[in-house]
Amino acid sequence: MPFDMDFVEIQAPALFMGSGPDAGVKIRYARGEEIFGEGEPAEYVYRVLSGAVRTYRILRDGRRQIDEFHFADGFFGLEAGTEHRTTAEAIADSTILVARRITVNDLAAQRGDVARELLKETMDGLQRRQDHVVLLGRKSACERVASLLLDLAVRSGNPRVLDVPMSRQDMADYLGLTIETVSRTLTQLQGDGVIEIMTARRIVLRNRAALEDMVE
Amino acid sequence: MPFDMDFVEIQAPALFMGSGPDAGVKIRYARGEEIFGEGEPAEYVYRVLSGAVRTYRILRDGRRQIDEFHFADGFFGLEAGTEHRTTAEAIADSTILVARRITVNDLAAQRGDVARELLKETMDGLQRRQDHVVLLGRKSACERVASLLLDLAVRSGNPRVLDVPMSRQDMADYLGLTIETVSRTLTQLQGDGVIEIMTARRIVLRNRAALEDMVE
DNA sequence: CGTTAGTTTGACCTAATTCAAATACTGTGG
DNA sequence: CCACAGTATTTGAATTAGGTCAAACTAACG
Repeated sequence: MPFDMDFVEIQAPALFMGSGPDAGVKIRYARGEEIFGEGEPAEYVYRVLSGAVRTYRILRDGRRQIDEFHFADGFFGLEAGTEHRTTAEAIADSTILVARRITVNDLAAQRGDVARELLKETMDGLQRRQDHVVLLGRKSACERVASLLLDLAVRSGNPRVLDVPMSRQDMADYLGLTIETVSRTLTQLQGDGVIEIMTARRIVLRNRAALEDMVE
Repeated sequence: MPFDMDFVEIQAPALFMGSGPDAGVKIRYARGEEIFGEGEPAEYVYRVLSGAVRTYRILRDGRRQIDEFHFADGFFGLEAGTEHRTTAEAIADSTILVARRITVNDLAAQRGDVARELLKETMDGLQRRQDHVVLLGRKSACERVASLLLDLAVRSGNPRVLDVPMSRQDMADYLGLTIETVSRTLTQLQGDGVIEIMTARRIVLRNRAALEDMVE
């Protein structure tokens, strides 16, 4: 389905993992659209060009845990095994660079710089999961929400006015909380003058230092 | 301190990341001994030969989150940046193979198989953190404890009688729980006939199927 | 065989969840 | 441009899983 040619725009001008010869295809996904599903063969690897993506796992009874949010330049879908272990969906309309896994593998085998970039990318992902583990294992609801807000800020160039691309449910499922707790926590942070909720998807960081004091 | 020569036993006969020329030194650490600390320069990478290691982070107020337990063959201490982001301590008396990070880097640059093994190892680590994230974000205390027991079983060749190398506090700090909750949960699992606690460090898995039903 | 650290158990408490309802947004078609 | 429908978010009240504090028990080690 991702390779329905209606969606293909142009051959990517850049090497998937860096600069060099072509090695990917741009595909557009609409808000909510699935990019790959858990259990599917992991034939392709992906990089966000624009938009936002969530990768998540679902437990038998429907509990969802979002593994990661991916924004511009974010790399996802590379697996150790042959199957995807998460489902990936576009959070907003997105353009994604898609490359055959084999192509990337071959390229890495031939070129040291590609292999190194692949390792770097994977290690960065590992680090982010380590931070996520600390957040989920040992932080309070307030600390979790503050961490996410700061992370979103950092990853979008530290604007004072934050564009929140995901829903409260997405935030909750990333933070290991319920939607109600996320909402209440944001309301409370606003009450404390730390943030200002313009709309649900637009939040002003009024007191960044206070947020930073909360995250650890 | 890790390179106090009193501790050095022999030159490792095997390549750090696989088979090949020498690239490591065996070092013994006593139970509780620190291998490296958070914030220290990450000059070396490590592989468990025997024993067990915990890597963890501490928040300002002392909350501890164990990132990972490392058993025989387990690889740890490789960082994306220049500093260790966790502290590593021996859980039991352990023998650790230690190699200069630069050596491993150089080796990976020269040899595709080493680069590939390094990537594989890192991707496996990433996968384990993803599982950990799901556990911490969305599983109940009982499911968490069951998951850990099964993980320990799998990682030690699926014996029916499990040797638990870590303390209840270690379990709690890995599972995002308190020591009391871990203890109560184990007692309850025993009451349900799923496990039998011989001693705190020796647990019989009486009904593996029941445990497996709990983990997801 | 006593000391001490680690573990278990008990009673109570609280942060976060659940269930329920009100409110506010967003996009669509008239 | 406005009204409406449907969805997302916020708020409220009651509940609970897991935490906290405290004490009893157990086992490992010198």
